[in-house]
Amino acid sequence: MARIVKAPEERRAEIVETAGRLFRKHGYAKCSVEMIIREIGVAKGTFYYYFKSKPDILEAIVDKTLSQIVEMASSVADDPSLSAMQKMAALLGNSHIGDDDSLEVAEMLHLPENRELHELTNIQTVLQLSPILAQIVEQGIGEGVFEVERPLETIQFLFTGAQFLTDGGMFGFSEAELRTRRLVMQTIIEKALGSTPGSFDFMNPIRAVE
Amino acid sequence: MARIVKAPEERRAEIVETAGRLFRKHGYAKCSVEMIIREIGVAKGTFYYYFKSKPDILEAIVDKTLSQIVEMASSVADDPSLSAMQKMAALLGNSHIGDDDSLEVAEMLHLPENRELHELTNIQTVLQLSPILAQIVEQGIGEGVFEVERPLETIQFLFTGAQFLTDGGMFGFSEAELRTRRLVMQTIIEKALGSTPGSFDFMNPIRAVE
Amino acid sequence: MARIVKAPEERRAEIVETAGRLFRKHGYAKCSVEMIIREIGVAKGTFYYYFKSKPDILEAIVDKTLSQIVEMASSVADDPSLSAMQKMAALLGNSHIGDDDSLEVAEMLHLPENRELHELTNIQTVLQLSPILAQIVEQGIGEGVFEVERPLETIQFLFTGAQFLTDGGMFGFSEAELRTRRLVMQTIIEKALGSTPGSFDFMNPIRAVE
Amino acid sequence: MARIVKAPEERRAEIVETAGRLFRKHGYAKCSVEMIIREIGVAKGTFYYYFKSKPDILEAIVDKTLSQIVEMASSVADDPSLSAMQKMAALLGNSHIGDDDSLEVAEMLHLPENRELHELTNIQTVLQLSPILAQIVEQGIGEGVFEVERPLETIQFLFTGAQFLTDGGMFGFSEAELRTRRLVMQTIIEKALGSTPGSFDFMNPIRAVE
DNA sequence: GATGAATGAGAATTCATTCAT
DNA sequence: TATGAATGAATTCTCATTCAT
Repeated sequence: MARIVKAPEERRAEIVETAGRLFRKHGYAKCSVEMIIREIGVAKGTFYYYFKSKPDILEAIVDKTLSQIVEMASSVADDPSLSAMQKMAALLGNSHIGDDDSLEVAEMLHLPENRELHELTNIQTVLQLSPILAQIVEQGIGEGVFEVERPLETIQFLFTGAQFLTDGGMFGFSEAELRTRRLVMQTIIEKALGSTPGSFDFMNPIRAVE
Repeated sequence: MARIVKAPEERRAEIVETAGRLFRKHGYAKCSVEMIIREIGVAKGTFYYYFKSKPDILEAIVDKTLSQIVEMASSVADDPSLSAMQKMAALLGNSHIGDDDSLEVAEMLHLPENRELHELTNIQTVLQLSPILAQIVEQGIGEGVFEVERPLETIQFLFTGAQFLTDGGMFGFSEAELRTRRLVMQTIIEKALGSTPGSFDFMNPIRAVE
Repeated sequence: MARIVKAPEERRAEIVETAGRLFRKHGYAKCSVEMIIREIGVAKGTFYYYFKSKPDILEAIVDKTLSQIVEMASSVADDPSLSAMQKMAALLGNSHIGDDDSLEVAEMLHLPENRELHELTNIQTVLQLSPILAQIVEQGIGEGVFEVERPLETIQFLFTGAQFLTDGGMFGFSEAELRTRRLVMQTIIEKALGSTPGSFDFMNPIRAVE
Repeated sequence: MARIVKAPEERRAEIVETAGRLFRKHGYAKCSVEMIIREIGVAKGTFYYYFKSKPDILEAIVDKTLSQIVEMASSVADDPSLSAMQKMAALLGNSHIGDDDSLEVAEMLHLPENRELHELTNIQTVLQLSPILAQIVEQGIGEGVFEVERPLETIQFLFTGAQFLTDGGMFGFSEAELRTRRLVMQTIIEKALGSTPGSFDFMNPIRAVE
């Protein structure tokens, strides 16, 4: 095959992107290095030039995904013009607000990922996003819309439940079942954060429309 | 190797038990059939005499674990002499009440299991235990100690959060961190179920002592 | 399972019969001893009580099949009331003459058998049946209907061609192709044995009807 | 083991050649991949780098053998300077005419091959060589040396008989028995093709000498 | 930087056969 | 005679990783 030289950064990014896509589609364990390099059209050696092992690239993918999520969340959390409630809506809502080519946080979190990737990213997402959300909760307490003692741990618990329960098909729920669960989730979140019933309606847009 | 004949059920149970232990210790994928049979001291053929494939025994293990959990929970839930709150305490509390040789539900749920086993049992546990707990909540509503609209879905959400967040090391929390999380969980549960603050103190016995 | 005691002869015959049927259906190599004993409903040990190995029973099956074929052919060949041509028709024709429950020679020879069984029985059939057919040819020479120098070898060659070419699907011929081949076979046989054209019409009954 | 890199075609050919030799010697089923790679001195992975399964290489061997046979036969059949009878002699005769390093067709056909390889190549040989021989027969009809109605089917039948009957030891004939059979085959072929007795004497060179 | 042939340690699974009961 | 649990060598195939070019 023709040897195609690329800038190292570009080649590395290409491999991460492709591997990530394939891992999400077929699962980490079922994805051989062979599959990845065939998809890209490079040689085996090239893969091992950039990554010293297969677990190595898994880490790179999780890191990349998370930094994207965190960056987006941070930019919202740090926006001084938004109220706590608006920030919550922006981060947890289901409607597109801005750009088209970038996924929204809520969407990113629900990609039909697989086990290994899933668990790793789910956990890291909870751990890294919780402080950001907790900070918003603190802001909300100041604004008088939330009342809760331990924002970080509370957010962590709620986030974990939400993430794992309604996440990419782990539980095998139907669409209707998922809707009910999201409604209940909203109620629990409102109670746990001590906010007005209905204040998290943005989580269930259809019901809000009804 | 010497041929040691055993009663089929005994041999089968022996294999399930050993495989379960090794899966929990090293993970399903990293545990070869070779490891299992070497541990027991039987031939490979013996393994395949009882289980037709490796996934097959994984299923057997999950089934066994779950039926134990469900059986125990049911016996508590069906006891007419106990109040809803007593049942909750019995199922979610951390103190041993009865027999010594059998694990309590709460303990079973927190075994340091691995991915495959983990996810499978976690999910099934939530799905199968939720109705039983929901039924107790209904009883509690009748007794005036709970107030909640959708017991099943509420329980499912709370259970999922609890299960995944404080479960065998997935999140890598320290003991202190786990304690804080359990405290918060208690508060959220009390709020979500509409019960008196402090009524779920049994979840955090040490704090109760303090 | 209940232990069912049978007369040794009966049990042995039962195993041979069942194994033969399965070998013909799935092939010798693909048929495990397990399959055979499960089909009969006896234990592994029982199989090995009657046959010391798997190849052993293959031989028993071939022997049995062949002795049936040879016996039937002999009874025809030895019938003093039939002419050579009548005997040929009886042995190679495609129409049923007598009993219903026993297969005719021609039919037996074309069972859709598998490789191992196939080759073994084909070869043995050719070797054991050839002398009998050769003897009929000798009779025919005496009766003035055949003219050929070396009946045995001639028969052997013709038989081999017929057996392997039109046999159970080895060549993958369609029904139409098989018909054409049978027509040509008839011509060659007539020429090789020096008999009148059309004298072997019984081999192609449909054409005879046309 | 030392890593010896070779040109892919060379390595592939080496594996096909070695596997072919071993299959012919011990039989396809009794030849493990292990045996093959040990004989060549490469790693297991190397085998599976070139062939995706064991049946895969069987096919490669049969293909290679057949294309050699067909190529040789075609070059003879297409030679405009030869008469039909000369072509027959060239293809079916037992004496070497030309090159030394390549096996003659007749020899190739009689290699002591095993079941699977045997049956597959025998059948394919008959199917692929028949049209070429039939074409020669047509030429012979034009030249007035043959007289036969259905050349293709006739050739197929004769070829099948010859191939299987005198082929590498299937029937276990002695040299003397084989000689007699070849003599008879000659007669039958002459009769079936309607050619002059003795015109196929090249098939039995020793007798011709006698 | 890039290639791709080569490696080889294992993995799961099969199955004819044995033998204690 | 009969049972069926137990054996274990053998087999095919996978795949992360290495390394000569």
